[in-house]
Amino acid sequence: MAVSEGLPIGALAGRTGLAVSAIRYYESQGLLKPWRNAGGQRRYQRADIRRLSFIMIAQQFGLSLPDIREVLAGLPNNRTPTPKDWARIGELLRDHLDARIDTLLRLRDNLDGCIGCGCLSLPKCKLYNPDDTAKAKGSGPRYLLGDRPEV
Amino acid sequence: MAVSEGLPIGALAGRTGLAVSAIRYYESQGLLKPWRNAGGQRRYQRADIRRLSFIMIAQQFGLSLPDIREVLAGLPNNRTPTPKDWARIGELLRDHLDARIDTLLRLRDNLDGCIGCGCLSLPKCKLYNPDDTAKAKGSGPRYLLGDRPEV
DNA sequence: CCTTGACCTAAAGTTAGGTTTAGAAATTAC
DNA sequence: GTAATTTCTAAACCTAACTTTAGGTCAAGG
Repeated sequence: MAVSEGLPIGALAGRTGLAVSAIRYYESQGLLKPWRNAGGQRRYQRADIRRLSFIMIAQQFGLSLPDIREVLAGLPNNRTPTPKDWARIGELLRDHLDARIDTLLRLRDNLDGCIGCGCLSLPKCKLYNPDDTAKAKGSGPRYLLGDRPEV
Repeated sequence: MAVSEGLPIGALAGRTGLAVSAIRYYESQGLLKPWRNAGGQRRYQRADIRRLSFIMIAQQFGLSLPDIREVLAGLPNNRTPTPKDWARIGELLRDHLDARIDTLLRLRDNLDGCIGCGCLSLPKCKLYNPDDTAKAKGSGPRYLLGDRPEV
């Protein structure tokens, strides 16, 4: 009775609430690397439960799977991650989250500045170009001026 | 020279920065209702520029097209919307935004509580069940306890 | 009038993040 | 030792929000 024969995929699914298909999908995206037993079935370490949990949390924070893969790359691959390792990448997550909150707060400020006037007009309203979306590619200025209700 | 023969779709695209195909798609989703000229081509009111602008902003706030359709339903359909009309639905947008910010702030608080311990463990970590995702469907408690690094 | 560019429709393709299906092989339970 | 459960792979399917393609029509300029 080896201390760790590893967990089969269904056990991870049960522990995390994820679908088996989702866990296999994450593996296909490089987020997880189980080994195979003699019969070719996937076997996981107990630490992979935590890894999956992290993935679920990070997704709630709006990270894409490639984003998450990068963050997880910050974990050691030669040993089982310690709580300290997890705490470290938890802070990476926090940075992402802070950035998203800042963006939304700025958006809200701009919206507040606009609600009063109802303008939604291009030159005045900052909401249009939060990331300089309209690139004004040489075709001259695009105004919403003149787009006024005729009533 | 009728005061309004309406704008062709390309003019809207130019004014808003949207692709022509996107504008047609929005129509298919019920967000816009242009009329047709004699030749069967779409013609738009100038107010539709503002409508499209609103759609773009609302999308940045994370609203889905069906969400936006509902919000736009708050505009009068018998007359061109006034700035006041727009301001009113701008506030609806703000409610959505506030809710999203609150969610993220709560998430961040929970994360802060977790960073120190690096636990990410199910019974302790609130991050798991922000919406009671894990429904614990009768199959007994799912613990992450015991999922400790062995190093 | 004729050409060019803008426009039309319908259908298929795209990306992200998965789920479903089908048929076969491995594992577990009795 | 057999039956039931789990797992395997590959490929197709799903939603959202569009874009691209194909094949044709409309409109504007010279």
